[in-house]
Amino acid sequence: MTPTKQPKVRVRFAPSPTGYLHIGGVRTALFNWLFARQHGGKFILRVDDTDQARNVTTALKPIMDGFKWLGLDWDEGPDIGGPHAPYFQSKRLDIYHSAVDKLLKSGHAYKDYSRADEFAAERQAAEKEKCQFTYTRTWMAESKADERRFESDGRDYVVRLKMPREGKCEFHDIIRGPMSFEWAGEQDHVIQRQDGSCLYHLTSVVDDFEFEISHVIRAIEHLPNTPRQIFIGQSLGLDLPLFAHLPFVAEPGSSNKLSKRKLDKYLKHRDFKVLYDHGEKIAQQIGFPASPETFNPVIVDFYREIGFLPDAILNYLLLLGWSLDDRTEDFSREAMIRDFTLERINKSPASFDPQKLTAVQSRYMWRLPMDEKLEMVLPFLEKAGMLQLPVTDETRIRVKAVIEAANERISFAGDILDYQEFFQADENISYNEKDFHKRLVDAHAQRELLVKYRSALAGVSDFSAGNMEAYMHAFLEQEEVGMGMLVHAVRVSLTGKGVGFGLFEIMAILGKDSCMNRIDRALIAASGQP
RNA sequence: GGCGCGUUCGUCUAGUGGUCUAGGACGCUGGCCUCUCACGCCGGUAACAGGGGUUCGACUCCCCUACGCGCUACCA
Repeated sequence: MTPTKQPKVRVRFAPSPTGYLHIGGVRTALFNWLFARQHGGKFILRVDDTDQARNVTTALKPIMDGFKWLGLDWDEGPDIGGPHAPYFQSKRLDIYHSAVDKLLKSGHAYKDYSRADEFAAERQAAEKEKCQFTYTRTWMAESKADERRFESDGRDYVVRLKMPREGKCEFHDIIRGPMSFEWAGEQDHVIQRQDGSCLYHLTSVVDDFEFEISHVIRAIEHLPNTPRQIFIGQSLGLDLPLFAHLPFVAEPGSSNKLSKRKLDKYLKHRDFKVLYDHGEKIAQQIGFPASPETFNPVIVDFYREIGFLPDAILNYLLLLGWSLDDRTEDFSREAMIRDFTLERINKSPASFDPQKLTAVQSRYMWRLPMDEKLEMVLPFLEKAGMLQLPVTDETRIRVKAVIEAANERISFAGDILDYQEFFQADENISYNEKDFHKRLVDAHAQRELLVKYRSALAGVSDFSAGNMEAYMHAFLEQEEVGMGMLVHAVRVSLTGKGVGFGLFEIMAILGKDSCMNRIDRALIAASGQP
């Protein structure tokens, strides 16, 4: 069986409403979305909520918000509807029931009146003998009479598939090539529960047909499910979609599937912890509750909260299991839509690498135009309470100057909070204890030089970076000392820190008054120390 | 247990029988630049899971083994 050219591409992503958007799910959705966009097809969002129980609306919102933020837009779905609405499986019960009836009538399914313990006993017996379990179909009702007999016995039924027990199921997987499974290895799967509700395999096949899905692009764990779904489809006389099974996204440094539940374990992985800590630091400063339930690098919200760029995440995820060639790494949205192919998706699992994600994000951030950077960064300063609202042109200019000076030091928008000293009053600057001692308290000669420099500075009015640099060089030349004697003491005085961007840019941004105030204050604080 | 899928540097990958003494990227690392940090530049480190075939020749094809993962639910 070879894939035929489909005139219209319709793909779907079918999340169950779990309350969060998993990064692995995003990749699956991305591949679907790219495929649809490339072929001018439709990307459909369908909510797989057949096991319901929870509040679907609440649990769905973070997922849709996540996709919206990432810019993965859908053409049909729960909120916007479409020609095949509703897009909630829980609201399509009638359709599933008529499919079940059809299967029952055609003899591809049967009512099974076994009690749970009876069925389980058979299975356990098979397991004990270490052989493949095949249901005896002892409680299969083959006629109305059987049904009445079982029911008078007080039994209730589930509907099971009457799977073939010989021959093979063969199909083509776009990524993996020809597939072949023995029908005998399949179970008589339940498609309708005792309470009348239907199960995934049935609903999925029925909806894929109803929605006219042309390509099912989904995670590899569904590959072994495919034969039973093909059986359902064929029994119903439906046109089958083409299949493409994606490798899963693995944990950093392991081949286990990435899971939200194991945050504690991941935090023991160095690279993962570095990312988490970085994010947590930002979250704390903006007062975002950093609980692993809502704030965790496996969940998309994490990245949004700390100031990632959606395009960077998509670019990284694209490369997780797919490549164009041996060197192209940069893909704009347009480029990925143009170049993506299912055929070049890898077969083996790819593990999630926080360091590489960070590297991609940094690159995207650095080359972002200033105005966009400004808009990204402002909310962080606001949330951290560093700005007076409304934001004036004057503060915008200052923020821009800080962004410009910090340059590649800002990888996530939230990193702007590393430069709070530019948005604080002079008397509120706190000193990094170690640097303060090293550069001021314990450095007597340097401190004396700073006093001199401070007095000299009082006579200077041009505090532009260029002039500050020229002036300091002239001063040092006169004093006949090297730059190292002064620069560090000035930096710690002005920012409280031993590291940061260029000193002369710092001085220019702060301006004369602040510089003088801060040096005075540092000098007093340092001399008061033992 | 059965069935299925997978296995190239630490990680993401290129590679479809000779161009592979295996290429790129992230990481790590030596040096340069330098007021610190970062950036940048130059260099380095490091891989075809193992064993059998097929072939003049195998990372590439076949088989076996090992390992990993998945399915085998009235989960999706």
